[in-house]
Amino acid sequence: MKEFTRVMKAVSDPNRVKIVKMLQHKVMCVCEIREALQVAQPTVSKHLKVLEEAGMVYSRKEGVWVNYHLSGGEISPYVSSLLGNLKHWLDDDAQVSVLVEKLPGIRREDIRGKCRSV
Amino acid sequence: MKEFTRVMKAVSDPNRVKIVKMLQHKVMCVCEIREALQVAQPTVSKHLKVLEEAGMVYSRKEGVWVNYHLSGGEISPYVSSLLGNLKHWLDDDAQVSVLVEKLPGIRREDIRGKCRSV
DNA sequence: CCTCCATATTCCATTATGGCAATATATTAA
DNA sequence: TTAATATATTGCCATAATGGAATATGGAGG
Repeated sequence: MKEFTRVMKAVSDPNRVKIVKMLQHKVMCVCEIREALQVAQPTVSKHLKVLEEAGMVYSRKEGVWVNYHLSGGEISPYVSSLLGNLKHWLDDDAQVSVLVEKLPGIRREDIRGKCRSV
Repeated sequence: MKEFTRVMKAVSDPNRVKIVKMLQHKVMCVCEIREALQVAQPTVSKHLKVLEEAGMVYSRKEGVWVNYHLSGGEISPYVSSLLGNLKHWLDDDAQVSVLVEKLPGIRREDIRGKCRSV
């Protein structure tokens, strides 16, 4: 039960859903996600922690950056089903569309030194 | 987006998930749900409102009672998918099992006058 | 060593949530 | 009408969740 509600709660916040939708398009570091969502860096880190604990994303430290990847959903049927559905769900959502269109222009090389600013 | 997160939030509370699982077995009035969950009646009413606004259940006033039914999920793909999965998900959950086993013994006729007690 | 930078963690304020008691509403029965 | 009952609503409290600023951590490069 708790495992189930943890997953459901993870996707019941708009910013976290947006993170999932963005990760469908490319692996992203915290800075890039921060830049896309326009929220403070600790806020992003916290959301990522919730998603990671639910098994929806995983992280890999690579050099200075921590790259976040979409999980394959092997962890639980709840995650698997949700991520499967989210491959198409919300593609037409206004906020998601705007974000996805911004994605190509968001590159970590262009953000250097601005990670802590809002 | 909001429609999606509303549905996800609706099933991110254990008591609401339990209500859904119980309604899979029979239509229930508020009193019966209260008796099964052992919480105060207003608490049940609030949970039911959340589930109803998410489109997961619907209610029918019949005489003194308000009967709550599982939705068919026609309202949205999110509800449809979730309710479909929940037909089998959590069937082996300890808390859900206990509840479902209690169900046959919970009948509105036996609760008369005790609806407001805890 | 020190500095810079990306990220995580801590702390605090604000808001949302879940619970209950008390009350309001509505229906049925007398 | 009044009484009794089922449900909804309100008000309140405790706790959890969200967000940001400040701080800590850890790696890379001088």
